[in-house]
Amino acid sequence: MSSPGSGSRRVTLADVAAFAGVSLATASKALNGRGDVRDATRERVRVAAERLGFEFNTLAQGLSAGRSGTVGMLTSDLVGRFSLPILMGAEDAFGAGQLSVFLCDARGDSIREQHHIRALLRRQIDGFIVVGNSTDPRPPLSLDAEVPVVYAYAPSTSDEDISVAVDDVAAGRRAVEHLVQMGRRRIAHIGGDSAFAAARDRAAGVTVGLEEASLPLGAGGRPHYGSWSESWGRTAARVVLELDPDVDSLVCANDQIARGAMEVVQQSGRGVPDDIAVIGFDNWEVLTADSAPPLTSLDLNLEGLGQRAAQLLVAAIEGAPSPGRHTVEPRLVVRESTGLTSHRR
Amino acid sequence: MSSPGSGSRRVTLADVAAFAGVSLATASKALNGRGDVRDATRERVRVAAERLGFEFNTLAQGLSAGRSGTVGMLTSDLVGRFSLPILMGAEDAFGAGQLSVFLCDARGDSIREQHHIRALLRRQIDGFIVVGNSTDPRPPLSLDAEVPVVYAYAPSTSDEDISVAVDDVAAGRRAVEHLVQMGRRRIAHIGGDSAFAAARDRAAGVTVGLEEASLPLGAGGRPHYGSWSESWGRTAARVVLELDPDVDSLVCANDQIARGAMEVVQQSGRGVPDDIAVIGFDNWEVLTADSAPPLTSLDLNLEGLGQRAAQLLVAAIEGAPSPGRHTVEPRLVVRESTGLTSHRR
DNA sequence: GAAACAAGCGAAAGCGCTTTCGAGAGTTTC
DNA sequence: GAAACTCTCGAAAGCGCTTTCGCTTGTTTC
Repeated sequence: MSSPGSGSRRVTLADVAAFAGVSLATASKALNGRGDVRDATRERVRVAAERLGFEFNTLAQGLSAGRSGTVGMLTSDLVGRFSLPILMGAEDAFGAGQLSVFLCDARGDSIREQHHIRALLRRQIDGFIVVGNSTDPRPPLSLDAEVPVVYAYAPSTSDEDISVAVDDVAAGRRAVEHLVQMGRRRIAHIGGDSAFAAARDRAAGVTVGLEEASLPLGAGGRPHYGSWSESWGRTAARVVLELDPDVDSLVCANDQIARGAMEVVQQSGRGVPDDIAVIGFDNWEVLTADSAPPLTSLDLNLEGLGQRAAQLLVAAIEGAPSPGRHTVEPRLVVRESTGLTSHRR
Repeated sequence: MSSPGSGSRRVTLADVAAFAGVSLATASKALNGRGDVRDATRERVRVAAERLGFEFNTLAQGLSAGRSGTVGMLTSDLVGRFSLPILMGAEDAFGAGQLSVFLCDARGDSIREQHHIRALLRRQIDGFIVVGNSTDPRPPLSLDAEVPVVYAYAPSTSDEDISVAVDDVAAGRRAVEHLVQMGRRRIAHIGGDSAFAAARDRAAGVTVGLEEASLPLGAGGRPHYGSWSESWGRTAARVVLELDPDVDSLVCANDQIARGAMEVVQQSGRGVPDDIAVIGFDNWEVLTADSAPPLTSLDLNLEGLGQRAAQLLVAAIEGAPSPGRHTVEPRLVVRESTGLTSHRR
């Protein structure tokens, strides 16, 4: 199927050089746009390469250059929620495929993690992106080698490391802001598992938002922490409605909780959003896009996080690291669950 | 942080050889367990390697061996549903990290796909796993190079290729079998988008199951095709209940549809599973595990698919390809939505 | 004790590419 | 017309590892 010489081994630079009637060195320089090569010669080499269907062998280039042009992405993403968006963001940032990504799933097992790390180091990867599975800071990787690492989603506990995190506080604040804008005044917060920073941060953001609007927090004046599940959303919604029957909106710490809460609100005879607006976090499409009504949610911008992580990693690889914790801005995705009351049928 | 000589360049096999007082060749053979090396010598080299913290440079090994020990996984998994389980399965099968996986997301864009393919080929990958985003057969990759390819999830349209697919028919059949076992007799089927093979296959399986039990298909005797969404589940459930108020179970073509259907069933005053049992497909935990009630679902066994794909790819790489379409067995995951009526409170 | 073997080891030639450095050839300068 | 440059290009030395093949030893065999 390939060009002349098909059926045999791959075309090497030496073949191209021979075909173009130049030396290996010149061929290399010509194709890489480096060194002094007369334009005519360069062109001749280019044509030869084209004609023979030549492609560089990245392995060989890597060996010689001392860098492989690959990075390792280490995840523990059991639910498949974070890694792919982040990977996609990273791919974007790595651009025209200069860098390829080894994706490894450690499944929350540190033995497996170590194992993958060593395998990747043997592969001479130029850097690591470590994707945590919660926003809680994690201890840094212990590497013997000098390879730049960027921590994504879960920041490193050390400030000397490079981390990119979501901004849960901003997201919480933004959720309230939106509800207030939509005319809601009696806002309650159903939190996630308070053992997680995400739950506390989102609640903190809600508090900030309410303070800015000079509003009290509904349903007892405190967040109702529980777990990250739909069933907690149901339970908590019952509690909240009991505690504060006039509540007009619920900020739920994730989409699952929001789904559960919405269900109970509706079962109680109240309309969403007519009587109560509901907002979630994560913008997990499968939960938000097609519920009845579709759920407004704060997208924590994982793709953006992936891009940022990739940029920071590239910078670090090139010797210009930016240590510290970076964040990406959440995006509000408005759907009907927080629609204007007046707009509802 | 590393062993002696820290702060400088990486330890090479030459260092180990020198330290152990043997030649490069011997060191290589010793550490690789190849060739004739006296036990004592082998041990001495081993100790030297350990002492110096030596790790092989896989790039160099690959260059010399002509294979890189990497495979490319090409996906278009926009929702993050397939790729990760498959990747995990593949990692398992690739075992002790002999093979590492480049994961690339083409985002359904064939330009990007081509781009990734070329980048991966330049990286000398030993094989491809192509993960489709539907179960519909897809045209084979057009490669110039002789690299084995395994098509996962979406099989190749060509029988000469190696494909691994889920078994939607078996799953449909199994769903009915389960319902029948639970004493259900009046079974309706809410299908997905009939433009997809998955929808048709699952429906076909349902038909087979019903035939085996000598039962008719409820709600008009035909599957109700629509789309893969929750909202279709709601719409269809209304239709089905209208058409056949005495239906005692719904086989829904995926978990989203099942969620939507369950919602409507409950709103109609019927209990799940007391009055109507509901079963979904895909076993997408976030939808099934924590709904009210939790949803029984057919897990199509994507991890198993990934494993199988990896095994087939390894076999093909080693020169023993098994062309044709292989399948993995679905697994029934029973939850409360199909519980025994008598067991329900 | 010589002949015939076997076992253990190393020199050297790759794998495919990059890069340094010097040699020719062609220009410019005075 | 020689000196001093400037361009182009190529020989060769790596990058780190594998593998072939032959040379030393040491061991058997009769």
